This record gives sequence, structure tokens and C-alpha cells, in this order.
Amino acid sequence: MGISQEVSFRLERLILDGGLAPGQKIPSERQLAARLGVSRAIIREALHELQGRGVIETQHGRGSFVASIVPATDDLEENSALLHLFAGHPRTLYDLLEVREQLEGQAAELAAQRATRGDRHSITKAYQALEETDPMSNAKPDHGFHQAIIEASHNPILVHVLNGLKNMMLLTVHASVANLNPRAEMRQLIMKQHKQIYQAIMAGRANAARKAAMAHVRFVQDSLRSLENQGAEVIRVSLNSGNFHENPTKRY
Amino acid sequence: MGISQEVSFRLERLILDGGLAPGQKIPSERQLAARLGVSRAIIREALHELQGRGVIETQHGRGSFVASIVPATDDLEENSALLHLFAGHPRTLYDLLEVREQLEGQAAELAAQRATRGDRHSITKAYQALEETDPMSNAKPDHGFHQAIIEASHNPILVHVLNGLKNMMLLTVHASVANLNPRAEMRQLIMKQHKQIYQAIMAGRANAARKAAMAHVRFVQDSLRSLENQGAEVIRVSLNSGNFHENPTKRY
DNA sequence: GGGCAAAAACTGGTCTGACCAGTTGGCAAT
DNA sequence: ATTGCCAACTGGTCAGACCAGTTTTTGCCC
Repeated sequence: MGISQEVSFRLERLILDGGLAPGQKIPSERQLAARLGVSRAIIREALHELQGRGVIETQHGRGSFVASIVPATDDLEENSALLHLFAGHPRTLYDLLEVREQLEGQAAELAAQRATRGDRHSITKAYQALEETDPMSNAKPDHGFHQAIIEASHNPILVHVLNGLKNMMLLTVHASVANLNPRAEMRQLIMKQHKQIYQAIMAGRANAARKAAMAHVRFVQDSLRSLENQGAEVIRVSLNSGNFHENPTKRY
Repeated sequence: MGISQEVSFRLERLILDGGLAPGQKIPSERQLAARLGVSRAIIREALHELQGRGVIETQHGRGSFVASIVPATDDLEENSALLHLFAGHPRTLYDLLEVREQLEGQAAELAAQRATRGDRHSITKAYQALEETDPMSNAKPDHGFHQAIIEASHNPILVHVLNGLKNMMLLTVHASVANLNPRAEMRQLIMKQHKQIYQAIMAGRANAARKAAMAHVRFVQDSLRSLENQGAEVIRVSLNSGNFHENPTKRY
């Protein structure tokens, strides 16, 4: 482990152990360098790492400060990396929803066609859990409902693909639950959409199931977007660096 | 926003857009510095930030590598397991084609809407290579054409998903090329379909592009299925160890 | 030729000292 | 007391040097 890592760990522990409170100013880079006996470049690299982890925030000319919101990590998963990914590039959230619209639509269609009795039972159970749970509490029932449908599609490739996106999907579900559900009329609409999906699958109406599922994802997408346009913080949106549209996919 | 942040965003964007795949080595610090016209210190600070977010991993003396963003699955093990599943279970071929129908349709639609000049050039090049190559020879031009379209969709999630399915996609493409192309009338039809996809994207006709792409995949699907019903051996199973584990997705 | 060790040519890691660019606070002129 | 300016902070960027690992090339020996 290099010195840079060591320094960032030391600083992080200092902060987490309470030596430095949230919002408090961290010693200047030059002071830290002198005190820890390393060059300022090392200090800066360590601070950037902590910055990447969201532990500190830096302001030009003023100093670095302990971030106010220490994550607390509700899921001890390492999806914090993904969270930052979304935080830095909110567009990715919509990219994912774009893909989800297709795949969930297909899953619902296939589920309507292929669901076995066991599948129907699983889906029904998940749906009931969804109805009974306090919507604001957490996103798990919501995700469970979608998951049951996906598995009922009996397409292992589809299951695999959506499984690989699971962590990210949980985030989008979380975003929708956290931002949309608190608004009563939104919650009503989403409930209704879930019901339509559920009934269409149970009735074996494949096309209706597909359309309902796609409409549901699209509704979430549009709602989040309009929320964002109203200035709400869907997921911490930052001004992005412009001009990513001229050389986006090309490699070095 | 400082240059350092901008650099880290740019790198992240590159990675997300699929220009750099997980596990791939990113250019050396000195190369990046020269290429982006900034000092090496800046590059190092940006890399440390990405490191803090878990986007990249660095090894002394070797280089920095893109971390697998979608953790858990998505890697070699899972893929090879699916490959085995594929070999022993031809139905999986159709499962994959089912999913491909959706995703390629979406990719074509988005490409028609979002392709930059550079994208159009790449697609055109791939299309020309496709026209000029002996169709029976190999599947690479075919796959390259689809790949160019996917990248032009500018949806990093979509790129990642289809990238994860790349090995299997190559197999389906190979199956289609090997079984369908030798038949003259089939080859004609497929050529025509490719042309329709290409023209629709170039003309920016999103809906037509989607439909053409979906029709193409569905055509391959139906053709293979009818071939199979005639008793032909659609996919040659490569020699593999029998030894079947129960399939990971616990279906069937 | 084939095998193997030395050496060159990479890679990231650290240091130094300089200068630019925002922020802040005090002190002087009004 | 208010205004305005300047000095002393702060972080941001740069250049070049050297250390420390890894990979590739070289060139000798058998």
C-alpha cells in the first residue's frame, strides 16, 4: 500500500473517529504535508480519493471540509460506487430506465405467455406484499414484484441480464420510490399501473402486459425527468461537463 | 469546476460509454497527460478520484484498469457457465435472440436519433465491410455492423449489457451466418434487411430503424427455427465437458 | 535455434519548487 | 463608519527529476 493510500486512510479514520466533525474545516494541504512529513502532491492525491468517496468537499481558496452527509450506507453493499456514478452522471439513470423499459416489457409479455402455476403464485405473493407495505418505507417489495415477473419469463438470458443490472435497478427503484411515492397522486397512479401489469399477466394477455409494463417504466422515467426539471433533486444533479457528445464512444 | 474534475468526468464518461470495457487497461498517466494536454499531477489526481469511487484500480508498475462496474456476475465465470448452458441447450439460442430482438431494436432506434458524424462514419464503414466480405467466410463483419450501431446509441447501459452478451452474440451471429447465408435467397434477404437498417439509421428514421432491426433478428430467429424443424443441425455443439451443473438461473 | 539472464524501456509513486487563482481579513484613506 | 486595497492565506496547476516495480527486448551462451 502506497503512502498516498495510507494518508487517505489516516485522514478518513480521523474523520470517522470523531476527530473532525461534519462541516469542519480540514487543515490546509501545506499544513497536512508538513505535519505528516510528505509532499503536498501526496496530500492532494489522498484528498482527491476521499473526495471521490464523498468524505470531504473542497472549495478553491477556502479549504477542504468534512462532508455533511456521512453516508450511513443503508445497504452495506458496495453500490456506493454506483451511487456516485449516478450522482456524477444523472443521465445514466435515464439510460438504465431506457433499457429497463424494453426488458421489463418483454419480461411481462413472456410472463403472460409462459407463467406456470408456481410463477403465478410467486407473482401474486409479491404483488400482495407490494399492496400491503407502506410505500414510503423501502423499495424492496417493488423490486420483488418486478423480479417475480422477470423470472416467470422463463428466459434465462433475460434473467441473467436483468440480474447483472440488479444493483443499478435497485437504485432506480429506490429513486422512484423516494421521489414519486410521497406524492399521493403519484402513488395512486403507480399502484394502478402495478395492478394493470399484474392483471394482464394473470389473464395471459401478453400484449397488454407488455404495454402496461413499458408504460409503467416510461411513466417513472417521465416523472423523474419532470421532477428534475422543476429543480427537485432526483439524484444529486450536478452541472456536467459539456461537450461529451462529439467523441463519446471512441477509444484511445 | 477545475481541470482535475473535468478530466475525471471525461474519463468516467469514456468508460461508461463503452469506449473502455471493464478490466481493460487505460492509457498510462504520461500518455493521458500528453493527450489531454495537462500535467501528470492532474491526471494522477483525477485517477485517485475515480479510484475513490471504485471506477478504476491501479497497480504499481503495471497500469490502471477499469473496474467491473456491474459487479457480481458479468465476468468470465458466469459467461462461460452460460456458454456451456448454451451448448447443451439449444433453446437458449432462441432465448438470446428474443432478448436481442428487443435490444437491437432499441439500439437502432437510438442510433437513428443520436448518431454523431463520427458514429455515422463508423457505421458506414462497417456496413461497407459487410457488403464487400464473402458472407460465408466469417461472422465478424456482421457482428461489427451491429456493434457500430450499438455504440451509436450512446446509452452506456445498453452498451454494457450487450457487451456482456458479446460472446453469445457472436455465437448467434455465427449460427446465422453459417446456416442461413449459404442459401442464396436467404443471403439476399439478410442483405436487404441490413440495408434497410443502415438506411433508416442514416436517414434518422428512428421508428423505421427499430422495426427493421427487430424484423431482422426475428427473421433470423424464425429461419433458424424452421431449419431446425427440417432436421438440420442448427448449431454445432463444440466439444465440451458434459458435467452439467444445474443452471444458475434456476429455471427449467 | 533454444534457453536464460542482463539491460533497456516501460509502468506507477514520490518529491520539489515554482507560479496562478480564488478568499479573507486588516489597515489606511476617505 | 464605510470604502477600497493589499497582503497573507487557501487550493489549482505545472515542470522536471528521481525512486520503485513490471514487461519487453537484447544478447550471450550452450
